[in-house]
Order: sequence, then structure tokens, then C-alpha cells
Amino acid sequence: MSSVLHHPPAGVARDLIAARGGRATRTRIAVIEALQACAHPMSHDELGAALDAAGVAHDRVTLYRALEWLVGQGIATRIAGGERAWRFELRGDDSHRHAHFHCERCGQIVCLEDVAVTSAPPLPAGFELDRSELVLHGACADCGRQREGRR
Amino acid sequence: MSSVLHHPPAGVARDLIAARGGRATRTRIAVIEALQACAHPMSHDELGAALDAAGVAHDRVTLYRALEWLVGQGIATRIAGGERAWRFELRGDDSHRHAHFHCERCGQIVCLEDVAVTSAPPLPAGFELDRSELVLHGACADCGRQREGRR
DNA sequence: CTGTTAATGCTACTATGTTGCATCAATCAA
DNA sequence: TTGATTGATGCAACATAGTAGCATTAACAG
Ligand SMILES: [Mn+2]
Ligand SMILES: [Mn+2]
Ligand SMILES: [Zn+2]
Ligand SMILES: [Zn+2]
Repeated sequence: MSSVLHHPPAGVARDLIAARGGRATRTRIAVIEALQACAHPMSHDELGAALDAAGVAHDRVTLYRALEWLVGQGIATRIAGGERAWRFELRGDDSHRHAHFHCERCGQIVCLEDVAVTSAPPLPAGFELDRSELVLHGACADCGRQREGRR
Repeated sequence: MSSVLHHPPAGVARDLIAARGGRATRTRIAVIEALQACAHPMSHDELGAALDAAGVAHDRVTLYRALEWLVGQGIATRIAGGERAWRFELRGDDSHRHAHFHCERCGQIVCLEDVAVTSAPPLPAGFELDRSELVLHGACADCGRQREGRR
């Protein structure tokens, strides 16, 4: 009767936060649960709407700061889409870093779990790699189909 | 007495523009020449400064529109760095698409000519790929060295 | 040279993100 | 349970990147 997606185990979010010595606040908990319940990386705006839906009061700035903290703690990661806004997703297994697809028509970012990101590229001497981001741009299936129909 | 980098062949910029049926204006020519003279992808701000240096009057918006046009025509390409601003470089051989390195300390974007970008990743059915972007984040040689010295 | 119209310059506006500071509330020790 | 501590919040103000409308200018075809 309850899916993992929409009803994550109680306390998991609180524990993730507490484990880093942070305070388990409404905002942080709601953000983590929203990210757990969503299949794609979410934008600040999407998360704001999710908090609304969950009945969690949210100040714009507080949400920015909550996300900043989650990323700083390694609980979430940021993905740069094609636009100026960041997308966020929970940080999974580091051995399973994947690429993302940005649909230039609907703006969605889709996780490409099957597309791995080069982890040890040949860098010039002295360069230190922190992380890699592979973003593919184009049209998603839905948007592509729409165009087909329109011909 | 003249390097290709700093003194590109006269008329090349004009020709690039004219070939697409566009008007060879001060701004467009100066932007192309600035990009030719620079080894790394340039930001809007950097380009503005370059136009200043070249004595070419430039309105903020005009520069945005010139870049938009160059990208639309396939003369230049945009690279999303780690921040919100775009970087621009002249579009070279399409068979030689390369990755970029974003130094999180100095903000520079470096071209990694040796790191190729996956051109045919396994996409879900119906997805259409337009272009791929591989951006590596970390510290460049200069910034890494600085940190070494500071220990 | 002249007329046509693409491109410019300027103003105003939007979206995204940041900073400072007073206030509030999550946590911990008593 | 209560109170003190201080991390997190809410709000106002600011910053930066980019966009839209429109009158004016200048590139260039003829
Ligand atoms: Mn993902
Ligand atoms: Mn490059
Ligand atoms: Zn789409
Ligand atoms: Zn650097």
C-alpha cells in the first residue's frame, strides 16, 4: 500500500541530517523527502512547489541555503542543466555516477543511469579533478513524439 | 612578426559572417577576432572587455545578441561552465568536439583538446541527441600550485 | 548615392542567486 | 521539563545574467 518512492522510511531523512551534525529542520527533511520521491533532479522552483504541496512553509532564501548545506554535506549533488538554474538530486553510490539528459524543449533533466561518466580523463599536468559532469542535450521521447505528430 | 593568434587573416571574420547572409558589423567582427585571439572560451564579460580594448563601442545587449547570432549560425558554440554564465568559443571541426575543464578556484575554463566527448551514448528510446557537453571540475595547474605553496 | 531593413542602443524587466541581520527553534545539559 | 546555546530561518536589500520592446542607425544591394 506504500511505495518506497512516495513514502520513504520514516526517520531516514532525519538520520541523514543528524549523522552530519546538522539540525533536522522542516525544510531539510522536506527537501530530502521531495528528492527521494522524484525520479529526476529537481530545480529550486520545483522543490519550492513540493514544499508547498507538503504544507511546509518555505522562504526562498532558506531553500537556497538548505540545498547549499545538503550539497556541502554530500547528501545531494547539483547538476547544471542547459539554463542558469541548478538541479538537485540525492547523491547515490559514488561508483555509479551517471550522465544526464537535458531536453531543450520541455526543460526536463533526465538521469541516464546507463551512461557512465569518464572518471579518469587524461588531464594536463598539475590539474586536479574534483568531479565530472556529462550532460547530453536534445529532445526527450515525449517532446520528440510531439514533433512527429505535428508533421 | 605576426602570429596567427593575435593577427588573424584579414577578412576572415567578415567572410564568415557574409557567408551566412549576415551583416558584417563592428561588434560581430570584433567578437570573432577576440575569440580567435583567445585560447580559452570567453565569457560575455571577457568579450566586453576585449571589445573595449579593441576600441569597439559595445552595448551590453548588443553583445548578447551578437553572440546569440553567432551561435545560431554555427560560427560559435556555448559552453556551460560551473556558474550561471555562458562561455563562447569558435566552433571548430565537428569531428573534434572536446571536453572542458572548469577551475573552481579561478573560474577559468580550459579546453581539453585531448578529451573527446562521447558522441553516441546509449539513449532511451525516442530520445534525440543534439549535442553533448562534458565538463570536468576541479583545480587548474596554477591554482593547484598556489595551494601547494601555501602549506 | 539612396532606400531598405538588419542590427544597434537604450530603457525596463525577469530570473536566479547572495548578503546582512534580527528573530526563532532544534538540541543538549541541568 | 526547562532553559541556554547557537544553528537555521525569514525578511529586505542587493547582485548578476539574460530578455523584450522600440526608436534610431548604419550595412549593403541596386
Ligand atoms: Mn541523476
Ligand atoms: Mn573548447
Ligand atoms: Zn522534453
Ligand atoms: Zn584555476
